[in-house]
Amino acid sequence: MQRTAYFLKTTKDVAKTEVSRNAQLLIRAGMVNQLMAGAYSYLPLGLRVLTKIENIIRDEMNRLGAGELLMPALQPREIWDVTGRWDKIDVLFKLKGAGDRDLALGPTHEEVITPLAATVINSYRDLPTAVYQVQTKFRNEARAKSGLLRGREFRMKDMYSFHATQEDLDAFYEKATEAYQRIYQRVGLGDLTLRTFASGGAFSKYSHEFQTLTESGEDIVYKLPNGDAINEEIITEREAIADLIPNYKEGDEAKLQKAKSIEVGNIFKLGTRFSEAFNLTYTDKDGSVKHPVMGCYGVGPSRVMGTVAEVLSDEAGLIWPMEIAPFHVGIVNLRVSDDGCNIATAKLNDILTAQGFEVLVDDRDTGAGDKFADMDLIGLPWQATIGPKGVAAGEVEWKNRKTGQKQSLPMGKLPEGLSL
RNA sequence: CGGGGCGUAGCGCAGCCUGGUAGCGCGCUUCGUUCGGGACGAAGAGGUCGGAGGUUCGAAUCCUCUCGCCCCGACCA
Repeated sequence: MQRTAYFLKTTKDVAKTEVSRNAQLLIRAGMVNQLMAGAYSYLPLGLRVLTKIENIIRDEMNRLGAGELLMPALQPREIWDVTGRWDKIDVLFKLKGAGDRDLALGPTHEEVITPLAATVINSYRDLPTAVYQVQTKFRNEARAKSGLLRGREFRMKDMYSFHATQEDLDAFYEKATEAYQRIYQRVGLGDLTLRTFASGGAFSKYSHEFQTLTESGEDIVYKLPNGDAINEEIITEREAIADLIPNYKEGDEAKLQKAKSIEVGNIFKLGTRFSEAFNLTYTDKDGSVKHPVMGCYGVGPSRVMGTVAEVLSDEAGLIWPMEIAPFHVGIVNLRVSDDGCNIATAKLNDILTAQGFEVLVDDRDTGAGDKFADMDLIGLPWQATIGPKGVAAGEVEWKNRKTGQKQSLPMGKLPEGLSL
C-alpha cells in the first residue's frame, strides 16, 4: 500500500480549544479535517472507516429485505408545506434557487419518500415494502459541536417502511430493532449501546433510541433491569415509568442507574401521518382505500464513527475494531535502507494480502519511535514489526493494539485471533 | 440565539498590557551522524499577524465594526 496515497500525516498537536476527544484523535490521526464548524472532510484513512460502517449498515438493511435508493438532498419548499414542517423544523437549511425559488437541504426525507412511494404502492399486494438510503444530510444547528457527533452536514442512513396493518409494522419494527443491535455489535459498540425508550409522538407510545453509554455523552438515560433504558425526557411521566418498570412500586424510578450517553440511532413508528398528508393510499382486499402505516429508522454513520473514536481509544490513540478498521494490519518496516527488511516486508504483505487482509505498510525513512507512535495513534488492530533482528531470526513481531500483547512468530505464521 | 475565550508560517503557540516593521516548537528541504518506542548536529525554505475602517511619523500591538473557531447555556425528527 502506498502510504502517500492515503494523505497519511499525523500530528502531535491539536488546537487546545478543541476538547472533544473524538475530534482530537481523528484530527491527530489524519482521518478527518474540519472545514468549518460542523463540516468535516474525511481523508482517505477516515473515509475507509466511514465506508465500512456504512456497508455494515447496508448489509443489515439488505438482510431486512429493504432496497437501497438515493433521494435528492436538494428539495423544493412545496413538499415541506404539505406537512407544515417548512417553518416547524428550526434546523432546516433554507436557500434560494434560480428564480428566487425556496429550497431546503434535507434533514430527513419523509417528504420525499412518501410521494415517491405513491408511484409504486397501489394495492395491498405492494405491501409491505421498505427502502433506505445512505446520504449526506443537513441540519442548520445553532451550535455544531463535539467533532463528528453534532454536525451541520453529516452522513445518515434513513429507512422508511410501509405496511398494510399496524401489526405488520410492529413485527417489522421488532426485526429492525434486532438489525440495529447487530449493527452496534459489529461496529464495536454493542456492549455499551442500550435500546432506549423515548417519546413516541402521535402514533405510538414510544420511539426507540440506541444510546451508547459514555461520560462524554449529552443525553441522559436511566438503565432498566432488563438491559434496556429510558430516556430522561420521559422518566418524569408516571405512565411511562409504571409501564416500563416491571412490578412498579412507588419510588422505584429513584433506584434506576443514571448514565450519560450518545444517541447513535433512532427508530420511529410514523403511523399514517405522512401517508395521509401526501394522500398515499392502497386498495385493500375488500376494495376499500386505506393509508399505509409507516415506520422510519435512522442511524448516522458519521456519528457512529465519532462515537467509536470517543469510546474505543486510549492514551496512545484510536483502537478500531477489526470490522471497521481502515486496514487490518499495519506493517512497520523499521529499516527501509536494509534490503533484508524490505524483502521481508514485501513478503509479509503478500502473504497477508493473499489471505484477504488489508495491509498498510509504513515505509517511511524515520525513527522507530515515530512509526510505533503513529501506528498506535491510527489504531489498526494488528501491528507487524519487521526489523534487522527479526529478519535475522526469520521472525516477525506482532502486536495487538487493543491488548498491547506482543509476540514474535515465524514469518508467515499469523497470531492467534487475527482473522477476518 | 445569550454568555465567555480565542484568531500571528502547513500544525501548535509566544509577542499585544507599555506601538518602532515578527519569534519559538513541530512539520518541511539539504548534508552528515544515528537507527527496536515520538534521535542529534549544521545549513535552509516558509507569514498581506482573520478582514475592513480609524488613531499615529509609524499598528500584530491602541479604537470601532465585521467574519470565523472553541467552550458553557438554550435548542436538538
